[in-house]
Amino acid sequence: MRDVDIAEVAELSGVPASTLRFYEEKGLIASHGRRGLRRLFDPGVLDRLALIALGRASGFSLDEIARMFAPDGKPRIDRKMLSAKADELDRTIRRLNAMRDGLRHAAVCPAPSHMECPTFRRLLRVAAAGKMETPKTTKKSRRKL
Amino acid sequence: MRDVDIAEVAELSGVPASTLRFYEEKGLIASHGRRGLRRLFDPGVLDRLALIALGRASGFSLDEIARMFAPDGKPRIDRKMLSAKADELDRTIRRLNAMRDGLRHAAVCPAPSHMECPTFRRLLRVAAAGKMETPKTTKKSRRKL
DNA sequence: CTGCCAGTTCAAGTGAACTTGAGGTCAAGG
DNA sequence: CCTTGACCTCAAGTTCACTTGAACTGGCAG
Repeated sequence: MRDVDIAEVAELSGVPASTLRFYEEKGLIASHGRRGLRRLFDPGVLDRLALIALGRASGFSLDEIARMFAPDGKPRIDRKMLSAKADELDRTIRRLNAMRDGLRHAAVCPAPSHMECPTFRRLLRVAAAGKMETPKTTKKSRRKL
Repeated sequence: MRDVDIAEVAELSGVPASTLRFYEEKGLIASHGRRGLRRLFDPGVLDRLALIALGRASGFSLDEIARMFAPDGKPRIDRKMLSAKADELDRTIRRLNAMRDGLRHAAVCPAPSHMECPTFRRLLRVAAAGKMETPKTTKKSRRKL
């Protein structure tokens, strides 16, 4: 199997064809030729897409990810950048942990109103004070909208 | 101090006036009257904003947060919803942990290319397979754009 | 009294990451 | 040969959470 067409890539990767075209336009992936109108990709595009998924999942923007590939196409990942992102992720995780604990508590808190629960109000202060990463919605959940 | 005007609320909460107007339009907060054109808020709006910040930080959308307030204005928070969100947060945290570990490893991995590192490739599979929450950018970092 | 400045409205713009729609093309199957 | 259906392009639309701009208003310092 030398070349895969866009439908196969979509099938194998789970990434919609429209997204693949979009990624190509953005320079994140490259098609290798055409069969008729149909784009043909090198099977390596699947690794590339995995790399992109990893980047997105780690909080990199598509532009940042694009910069992680050398002009020759091979991944040229800046290790310092990875460290920095790991640290950032760490901070996010810590805050989300606090949030989760707070939510968990609020869910079982016996106080008649959440505003009367000291734990809840402490959580509120944390949320209001510390500027936090907003986790935002999932790809999946956004699709539902 | 019975009423606070929008500038004071902005000052005290750190939320820009434009956002306060936007929140009012969305029904997330309510102004109590006017002095001239100027909105006057009840000081309780600060608690409300803290609540909104908490919701956002926990991954709720503004619409979801709006639904957490009864028509009478008092927070009417569904404990089951909180639990569910806490669980969701938990799953997100687990995935982010895996991502962070992977990034951390990739940052120090001695393999000449990341693609040759088994750990990195395992990470890639995780990222490609499990559909993950995308942490996205911070409010702060978005402001910079 | 008057001009300033911080507020006001409403519409439109932003940015990320895609998706959708209209209209077109082409390789292949009947 | 001709239809069909999956792909193509390009532009525009979508969502979320705001921000920005233009045009306007009005309380208050001088």
